[in-house]
Amino acid sequence: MAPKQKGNVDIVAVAKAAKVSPSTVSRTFNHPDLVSPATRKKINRAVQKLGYVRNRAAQMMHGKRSGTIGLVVPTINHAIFAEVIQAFSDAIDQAGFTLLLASHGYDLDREYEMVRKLMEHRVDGVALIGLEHSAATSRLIAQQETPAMAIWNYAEESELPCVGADNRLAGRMAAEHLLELGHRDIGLIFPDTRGNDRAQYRLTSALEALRKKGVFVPEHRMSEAPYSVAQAKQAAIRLFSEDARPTALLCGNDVIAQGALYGAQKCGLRVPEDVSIIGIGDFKGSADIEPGLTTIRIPAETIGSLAGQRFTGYITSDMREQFRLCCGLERVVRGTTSPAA
Amino acid sequence: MAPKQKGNVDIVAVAKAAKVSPSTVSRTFNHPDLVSPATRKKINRAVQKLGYVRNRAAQMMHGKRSGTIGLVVPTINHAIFAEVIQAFSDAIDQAGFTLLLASHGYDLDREYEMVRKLMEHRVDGVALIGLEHSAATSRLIAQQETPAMAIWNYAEESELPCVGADNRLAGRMAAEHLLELGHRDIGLIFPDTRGNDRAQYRLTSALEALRKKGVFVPEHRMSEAPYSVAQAKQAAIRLFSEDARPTALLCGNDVIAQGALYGAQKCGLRVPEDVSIIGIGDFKGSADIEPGLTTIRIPAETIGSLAGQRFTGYITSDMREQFRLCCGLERVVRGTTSPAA
DNA sequence: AAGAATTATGAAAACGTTTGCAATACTATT
DNA sequence: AATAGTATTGCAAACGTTTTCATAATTCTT
Repeated sequence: MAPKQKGNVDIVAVAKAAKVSPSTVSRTFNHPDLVSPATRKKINRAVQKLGYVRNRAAQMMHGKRSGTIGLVVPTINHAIFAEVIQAFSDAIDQAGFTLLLASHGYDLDREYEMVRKLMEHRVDGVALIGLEHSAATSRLIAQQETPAMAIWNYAEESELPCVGADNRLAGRMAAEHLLELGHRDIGLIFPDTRGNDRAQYRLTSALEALRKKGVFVPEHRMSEAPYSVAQAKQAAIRLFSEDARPTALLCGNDVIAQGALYGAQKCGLRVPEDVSIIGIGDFKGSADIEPGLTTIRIPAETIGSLAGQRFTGYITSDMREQFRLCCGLERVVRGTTSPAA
Repeated sequence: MAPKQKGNVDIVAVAKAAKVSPSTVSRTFNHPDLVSPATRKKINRAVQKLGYVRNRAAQMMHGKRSGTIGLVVPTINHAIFAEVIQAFSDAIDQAGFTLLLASHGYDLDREYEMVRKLMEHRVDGVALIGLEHSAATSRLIAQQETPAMAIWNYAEESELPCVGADNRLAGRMAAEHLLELGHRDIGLIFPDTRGNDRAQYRLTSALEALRKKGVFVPEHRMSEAPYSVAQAKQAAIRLFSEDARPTALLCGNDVIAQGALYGAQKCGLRVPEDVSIIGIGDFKGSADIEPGLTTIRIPAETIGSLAGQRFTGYITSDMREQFRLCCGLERVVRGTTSPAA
């Protein structure tokens, strides 16, 4: 059945089989209305028979778009980015694009390498996570005139078009929730903020909101944990084993909060009676933990979809107007916070 | 600073700037040893100055590899696939390849579309999750002679080269652990097995292992839940609210098991005293839940890395020998299982 | 110091498409 | 029936590279 071509079936093989010129075959794909129905049928039959698959690389050489969009993330293996990637992928797929994915492990120099790599493949656009990038990356993007956008973070003053949430606000909202409940002795667990503007923004704004209400967080109440339930659990246990433990924990993201919750359970503490815990993100699963995690919801899926739609729109339209979208946050109060004793 | 070329900087622009021929520029990249150090320096300076970025699509037209590998997964937003994707991506990146990623949402027809789409981009190879694919997909792969491989599942009789674990064994091991602990009344929660050979294999082999020991699972002890903590939690609650509840739950994967655990906690059941729960997978986080989840560990990261290494090796070597790798499983006994009362 | 061997470079063809232009074959108008 | 117009098709150049072959510039032999 399979007609096992020896060489590669290209457009001229199809043309030969259909007894027309290569130009006509090309036109059948790109401007079907310029080809008579009869010829089209002949050609389609030949395409079918030979199993021809279009070669986008060759098309690209004529100024056509490559039909690919690059996405560079810190890591794929991360509840929240996985969700964004999925939504973004679906959205651009909808518009006929294919995703080129690369990760850099929170290393901005590697981010540059990845962007470069993607540009060698002539992606039609490159999307990055966050607003903080190396000067080299920005220069490269500007120089190549490749459309670029930032996902996940929103900032009015952003250079790049962006779709995301206001992480400063997120930090503030989390802090304010705890303050409203009367907490004054608050512990913080955050990831390393270097090269991670999301965490950076959340942390400084949370601290600032607390300070504004006269709450100062001493050094020993602050702990650093990477994105890992296990390590957050350890960090929480350390915080809880101090002589006087904090009455509430503000965590940089939901994974950390989840770890903190397990840490509390491990220490025999009741949540929220003995200690309140709040996260940021509202990851899939945060709602289902027992007790349900109180958190500041960042709509990852919405962000990913919206980013994909806007970006493909931006790329395909000829008059490119910048866009900056801020997706709303939501305080989701579940079972891990309660008024301070 | 940025020399703002009006047109695109291509190899001939560089050649002009360095006052050499395009051929020499090309050679500087592909066969540096054939170019005198002095000329090379001149050229590199020009490249630097103009901000030239190689065009892989154009290279590809000369039979060169595209330097991309396609990966088609059911979904990205899934702890276990995210882990595999990350490891696979890192491994192929190491070998100089870039990842083209597509997802199909457990729809084998869409899988075909995605594979086709990737082939239009002339990926150097395409990796699929699982061994079950539509006839159209297999035909397409054979016809295009694109290297292909299967990830995640291992089977001796697999057509495609594969790197994965024996899911039948995983199901059996889970069942046997429960049997060894003396459980006879066992509930099952599994995802829909259509178009999902992993789940299919696990389920049938678990059932078979149970039957071999004279344990039959009645219809009302079997529940279906998609890949979602929330829905698994609901399914578990349904199972637990029967008149006589099972003494143990065997879950198709760790996410389901996690949901089941929360469900038990919600119902006021103590785990493992009142009910034992075992999962399959050992996802990140499974170790840290309280109590730690007993599970059959599938080494996702190892599978992803190994798959990436082997596949790139396979693609770049000229004498391509098939490979089939079976990654070992491990029973990880933590806190959610105990002997039957 | 002349010829041979080696090294470095350039010219041009090739890769698989798209597209502007020209040519041909129709159809409609008078 | 001749003309003008339109619909369809083909020819050939172009896209940005790589590579073969040929040529020019060195270096080595003797």
